[in-house]
Amino acid sequence: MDDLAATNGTNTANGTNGVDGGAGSPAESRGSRAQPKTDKSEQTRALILETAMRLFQERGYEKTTMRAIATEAGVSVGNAYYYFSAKEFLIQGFYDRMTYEHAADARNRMAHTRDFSERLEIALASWLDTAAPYHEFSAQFFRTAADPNSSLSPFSNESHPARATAVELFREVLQGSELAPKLDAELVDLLPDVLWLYLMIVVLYWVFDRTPDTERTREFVRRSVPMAARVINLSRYRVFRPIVRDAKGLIQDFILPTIGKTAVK
Amino acid sequence: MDDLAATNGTNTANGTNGVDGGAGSPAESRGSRAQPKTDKSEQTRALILETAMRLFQERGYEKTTMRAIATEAGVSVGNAYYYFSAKEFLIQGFYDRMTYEHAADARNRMAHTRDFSERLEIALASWLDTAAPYHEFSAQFFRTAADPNSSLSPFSNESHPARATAVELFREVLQGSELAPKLDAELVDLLPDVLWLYLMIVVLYWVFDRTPDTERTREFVRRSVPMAARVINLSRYRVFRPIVRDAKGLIQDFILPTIGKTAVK
DNA sequence: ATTCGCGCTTGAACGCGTTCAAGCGATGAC
DNA sequence: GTCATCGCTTGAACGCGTTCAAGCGCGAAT
Repeated sequence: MDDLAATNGTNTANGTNGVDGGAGSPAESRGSRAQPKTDKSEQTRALILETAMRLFQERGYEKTTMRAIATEAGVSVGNAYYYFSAKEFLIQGFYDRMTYEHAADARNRMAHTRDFSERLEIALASWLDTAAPYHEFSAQFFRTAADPNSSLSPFSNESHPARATAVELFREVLQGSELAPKLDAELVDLLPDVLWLYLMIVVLYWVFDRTPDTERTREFVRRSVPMAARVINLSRYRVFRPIVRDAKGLIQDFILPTIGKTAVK
Repeated sequence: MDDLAATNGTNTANGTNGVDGGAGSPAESRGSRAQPKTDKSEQTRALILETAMRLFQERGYEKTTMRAIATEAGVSVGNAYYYFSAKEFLIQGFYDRMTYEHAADARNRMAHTRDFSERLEIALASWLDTAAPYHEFSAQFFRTAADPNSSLSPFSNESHPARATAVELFREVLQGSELAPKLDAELVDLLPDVLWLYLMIVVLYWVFDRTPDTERTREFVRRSVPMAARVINLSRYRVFRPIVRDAKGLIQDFILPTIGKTAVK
């Protein structure tokens, strides 16, 4: 039912496919067709997506009409809707592509250091760089992403693969640092999700940021990361054990379930 | 009912008068006409807004068409657009009304206690109660609110009056508690805005909450408020002076400017 | 009394996202 | 060869938000 793998596969010949499974949880899957049955089908789908993404970047989301996409791709409007059940699902292409590019770029750039604070800042700055070309119409993107009913919401089930990729990156941010071994194991397990939430906040800030080159957001990251790192570091001291315990409970009971991790463990 | 005209009158700040055709001023001004010139005008405006809000609640936002609003109100579609330049601006009525009702209800309910944690929890719970009738279509509301370009965004200039009201409420939450005198004066000055942001996070959680009566959000408030209170309380100890100083700087430099308070002080 | 100006009002028309009944073409069965 | 099946394709049509040129009505000016 789900097409995330397919969507991912269309861009950048990567290998993250194979997640289709078919065991659909929600009866109503949104977004597009199920399994493609032919090669031609997949080609058409990719053509439409590529065309849409190009036009989005050229003209912006709202000014790009479905008719224009269809015409430019040389297909009919109805055909576009055969593959993407709504215009907004064409955005998923950006979402997936960005997630992938970000993870790759961040891994690359933080490889040289084991300092947690530095690694975290690199991971966030890398996102800003990766997303920069899309800042122009990020507003529209964000708008639909903010809809809890939309599968484009970063919290939705449909976004799970991309979210998992991002969380995994932050796990590496932490695990690759000299801080990780010094921390409570349980905390190390929880932190990646919290750091992902941190990224979501940065994204929120970025979307609203009107300064040139989103310089304000970059500065926000530079200033807030060391503080975050220091707070995390403080958790090592015995005095904070009670408050850390409460914080962990809060995360486990109210944050993780929201982003698709069952509270039961 | 009567507060509607009042709430809309609140924005009669200044220069954005003159018909929208005025100068090519920065972007779109407000969502509606400037100064009403006649009594009848104001009546028609109120009628349309009331009708819209009633239909929104009866059928939901998307299922309520502008034509239906106009018909039900006994005016033409064009007339509705004369007063509200887009459908989304009709939502502002909710926004304003809720802000007002929330502040009143919260003040009332927290009057009996001076315990900071309790007062804060009441303020947040009060919001959940006030907003409960609108949870159904809050998704749509939130969607447009998330658009940085929209004047409906809680961070926008146009939302300043409502935001100021809310921040003022949180100032009272703090000032009316026994905690306030014990805190650094500068912190007392900053905290109301941070608490408002806290409310925004709760709202975010609430929008995505699908549990009956948004019980999960309520539990989230019950659990997180004591922690927040404890963290704030910790700021009193000398050991944390450096980190508190950094936090204050972060707030002043990156949070306040975002919500319309000039960084210059 | 007549005219003028201007707020207010109208509803047809436009553009866009989306739907759907109908058609096409390759593949396989007989 | 004929026919049915089914994945893929079509484009006219629908509903909705929004726009706009045109009109209406009422007080002020003449």
